[in-house]
Amino acid sequence: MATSELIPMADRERGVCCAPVRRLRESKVALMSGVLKALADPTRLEMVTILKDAAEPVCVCDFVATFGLSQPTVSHHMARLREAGLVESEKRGIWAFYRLRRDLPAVTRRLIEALG
Amino acid sequence: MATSELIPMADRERGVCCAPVRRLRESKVALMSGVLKALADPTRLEMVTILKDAAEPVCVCDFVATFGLSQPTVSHHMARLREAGLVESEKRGIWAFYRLRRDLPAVTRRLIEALG
DNA sequence: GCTACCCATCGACGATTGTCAATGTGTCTG
DNA sequence: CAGACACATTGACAATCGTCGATGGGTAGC
Repeated sequence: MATSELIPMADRERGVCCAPVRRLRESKVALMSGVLKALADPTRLEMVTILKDAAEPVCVCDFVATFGLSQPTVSHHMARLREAGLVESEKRGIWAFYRLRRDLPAVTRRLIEALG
Repeated sequence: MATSELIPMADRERGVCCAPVRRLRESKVALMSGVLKALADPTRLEMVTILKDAAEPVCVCDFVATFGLSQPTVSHHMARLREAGLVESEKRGIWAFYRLRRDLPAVTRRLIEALG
């Protein structure tokens, strides 16, 4: 349903613009673009889909082996996912395991589900 | 369903990593991260949600009025959305109208629907 | 203790991004 | 024709990003 009150195109006059209504709260836009930014990198996108389908938390060392990236780079990506509120980490002995957060906001969960 | 064959965490040995299976085709990752990059900017995200709900194509001049950005900046954003395959433009006289493409891939459409 | 391993952080680098002013192209009106 | 308007493109700028090497802090095994 269109809430923007658009002037029919034929009636337009020069110099007269009709601004569409912005329906999203600013806070929601900020949240979603943060999540989208986190998912926009190909490596992180694939990391998230792996975490989404994983039965168990995934070790950082496994991501390093999978993507052929340096360990600091993988660590950096995980930090960005954590800052975006997408993942949480758990430390077991030497290793750090990551999983998707289980208290994801509904919008975020829908987005991740839509990834495939 | 987990396709990554994870060694149970207790059985891990030092220096032995087990790479999770990458299930996404490279081409699909590229497509999706392209779309996500286009949606990751707050302004473009709001533009897309406006277009999603609009009954009629939206004029560039209206976006300029709505967001308070310079006209070149809005034009730049529309170009990025077009390059990502999200929108198509139609020129009527002086004005340029944009709408969501109607032949969006299923994944892309799901993503946009998930935005809210 | 010492060594090996895993991970996070820091510093640096080139690449990309979002924004604007200036300019160019095209369209309408007078 | 000349002028005004809408839009795209270009060039420039600071800011952010993805990546790596180097470093430091933990943890396990010898």
